[in-house]
Amino acid sequence: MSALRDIEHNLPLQLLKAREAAMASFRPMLRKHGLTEQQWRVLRVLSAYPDIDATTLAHRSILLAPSLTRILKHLEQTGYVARLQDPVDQRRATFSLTAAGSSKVARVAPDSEALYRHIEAQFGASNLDSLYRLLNKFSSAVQNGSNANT
Amino acid sequence: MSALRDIEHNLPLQLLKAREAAMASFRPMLRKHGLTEQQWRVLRVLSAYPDIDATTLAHRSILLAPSLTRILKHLEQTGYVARLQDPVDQRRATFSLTAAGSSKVARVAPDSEALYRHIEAQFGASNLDSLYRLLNKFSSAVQNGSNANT
DNA sequence: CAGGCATACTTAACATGTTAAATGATTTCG
DNA sequence: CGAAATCATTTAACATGTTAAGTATGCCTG
Repeated sequence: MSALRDIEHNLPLQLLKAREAAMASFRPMLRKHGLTEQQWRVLRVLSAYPDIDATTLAHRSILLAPSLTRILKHLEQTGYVARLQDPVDQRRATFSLTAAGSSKVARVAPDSEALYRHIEAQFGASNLDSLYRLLNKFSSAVQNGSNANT
Repeated sequence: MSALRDIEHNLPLQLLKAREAAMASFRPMLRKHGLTEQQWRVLRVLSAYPDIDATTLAHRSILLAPSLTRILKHLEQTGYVARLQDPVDQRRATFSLTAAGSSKVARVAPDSEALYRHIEAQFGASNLDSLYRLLNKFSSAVQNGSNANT
């Protein structure tokens, strides 16, 4: 019969729900700093991995290329990110934080860490560890077996 | 100093990554049926809970009210969902699947279940159980302590 | 019962998500 | 070498996410 499973066992929905629970506190914090969630993701990734190309950046910040194009345009205009055309491969460009971008990250970081401490206090450090581990295992396990299309 | 944590311990990002890993197979399937992820969420919730008002529907499908307004307008035009104005409270409307809507859900369900079986095979039923449990615990734990703004 | 407040959506405006197609630059190979 | 395939990024078009403000409607209290 293949009846539809209980909605409590809708995995994408439960992942989204957990994410929303976390973002409920992060979004207002970022908003005070004048950043969207995605802009912050990009700044954060560039802070960890300077001078990477757009494809790598998109992969690491879990953004699709068209979204990243728009976000980078915005961040360049704001002055937080600089674009460097690759001299060897003219198709490619690499990106990095400007001084203003680095200092922005430094200003947001303490507020971000405070929210993490809050989450750890509510959920428990050990639970959080288990969750990270399971999520990581899930992402690797499922991505490989993705040949179910046509 | 409050330095920024390792990006592997960015919880919203890891939740998003896991979700994308799952949705990578669901989205093309839904697309074949002419549905977006969110439209399917709404149909799925209405299938489980008929005749609920928009606020409850938004809560259960993890959608914001403005998004739901647009999605419902679309689903009404397509003929999958019917709106019933509440005779007592004129502000409120309740929604339910039409016959076409129910039959659409019935057609999508087997494909959805097949993908779940695939996920279980890759990730393991026991891991999946643990993940559901942790996600559920996380969502409840974090939502309560969300008084950190001003 | 009038004024004020809360409730249930809806609109508006801008940012992002998603798919397909376009544009240019590079590589591959006959 | 040169046409075809590939790659990196962008554009286009439509759907949704997000915040703020608007519109009715209902409730509540003086």
